[in-house]
Amino acid sequence: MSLSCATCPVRDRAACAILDEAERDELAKAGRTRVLKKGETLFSAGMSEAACATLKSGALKITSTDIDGRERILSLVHPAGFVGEMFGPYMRHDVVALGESELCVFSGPAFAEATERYPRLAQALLRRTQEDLYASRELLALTGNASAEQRVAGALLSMARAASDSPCHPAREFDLPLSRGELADMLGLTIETVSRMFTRFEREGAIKRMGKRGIELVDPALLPLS
Amino acid sequence: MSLSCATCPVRDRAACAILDEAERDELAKAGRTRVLKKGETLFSAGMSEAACATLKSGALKITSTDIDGRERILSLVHPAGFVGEMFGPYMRHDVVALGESELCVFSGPAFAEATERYPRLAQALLRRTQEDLYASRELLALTGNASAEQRVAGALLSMARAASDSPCHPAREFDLPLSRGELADMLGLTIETVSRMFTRFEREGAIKRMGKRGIELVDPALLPLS
DNA sequence: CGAACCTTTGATCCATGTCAAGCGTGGTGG
DNA sequence: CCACCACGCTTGACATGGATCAAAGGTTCG
Repeated sequence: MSLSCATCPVRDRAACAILDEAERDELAKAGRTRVLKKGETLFSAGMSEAACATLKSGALKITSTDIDGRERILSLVHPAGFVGEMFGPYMRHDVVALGESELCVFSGPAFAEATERYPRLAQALLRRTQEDLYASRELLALTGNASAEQRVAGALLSMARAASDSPCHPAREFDLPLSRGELADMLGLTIETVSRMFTRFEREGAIKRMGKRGIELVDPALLPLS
Repeated sequence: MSLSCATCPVRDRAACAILDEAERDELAKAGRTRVLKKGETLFSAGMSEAACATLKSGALKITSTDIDGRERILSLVHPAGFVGEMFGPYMRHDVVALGESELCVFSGPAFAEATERYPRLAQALLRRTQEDLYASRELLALTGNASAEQRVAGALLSMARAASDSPCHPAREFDLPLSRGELADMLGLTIETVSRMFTRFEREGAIKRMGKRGIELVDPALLPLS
């Protein structure tokens, strides 16, 4: 199935946005759209065929599973984000939909070829990959030394920022994209500890829980930052 | 000072290796060499001028310091590696020499311009940045759920691999590039815990300590991997 | 209405942090 | 050449934050 870039919701934010219309249509021939339901897997670690994708709507998680079967969330992917492997011979991590998601999927070699044909595309991907690298290092810093309290507080603020349209100010009310268990996997904690921190923050008046996923940031200054 | 690529020790492994001689000489005009002694700082977080560099010899650490002054090592940089910021307006992290190191330094805008002039350079950097991203995620997975024992074991093996010339097999004898304290900062542990793990591994016959930094991998199979 | 699932809360335990001493080595000055 | 000191490493004793185990709400969906 071919792609209809004209109606793409991330038409002017995704990596391919730097291409002009003709180039984009040409690239679109190499890709296909795919819709994932919550919990469905896009790529599995070890898959021997390289592939990559741009996320049009929804959200993904990139995870690895260690020997004892525990899952670790390495990164979240938001709309306009890019995931996958263009060069390597196999996929390094699992990529799973957090909610219903829509993507443009490309084979690795096809997309790698496109970066040769359209140099600006390579540069745009380079920028984006560097951003991913900084995000990964930020998570590393957060989960490195910080206490459970600081980790949960940091994650809350980071998600409030991601949920806000203005990139600087955090949203006051928003829905968590992750369950307690997923949050725990991302922060290297347990479900119980995450839950206790939510309770503590609410008791101290920093936040208010609205249903399972809803959060109202009552007083961000009360959150113990690292 | 202009660069002499002809004698560069990483001439055929660094990002600029994909350029031909004329292109490389042209790029060299925009850069300058710099030598750092152990502990000297290359970039400081917050520096408002973007800059980047290729490491010719030695080793660097990329770190961030949290509010209570504790340092966290986010990544190590080995020869032929690339560090810094090409696009962003400021440096995100500190970069410090672990030992005497030699580099080619470029201003961010100058290098960004080079990626436009030489599309293959952008692609080479993209590959390299993706590798850095995977390394960062690997560290994230290692420090996420694993026990202190598993973290130290993982770090040992990873360094044995980095010290070996053949990329697959770990070196049997090598010197740690990091002090105990730096290892602790990288793994999110304390000096004491790292030291205890070394003692434990040696008692169990997995390794042998040779001086402060030297390690002999006696029986890697005894190391408790995650 | 009931079942499955997620979340919260409580009680207990243990790995790792913290505090405090010793130890070895290398450098410096007398 | 020795005495001393500074620094990084090791080792021990103890404290504690978060994991684990267990059970009781809440919510959602058939």
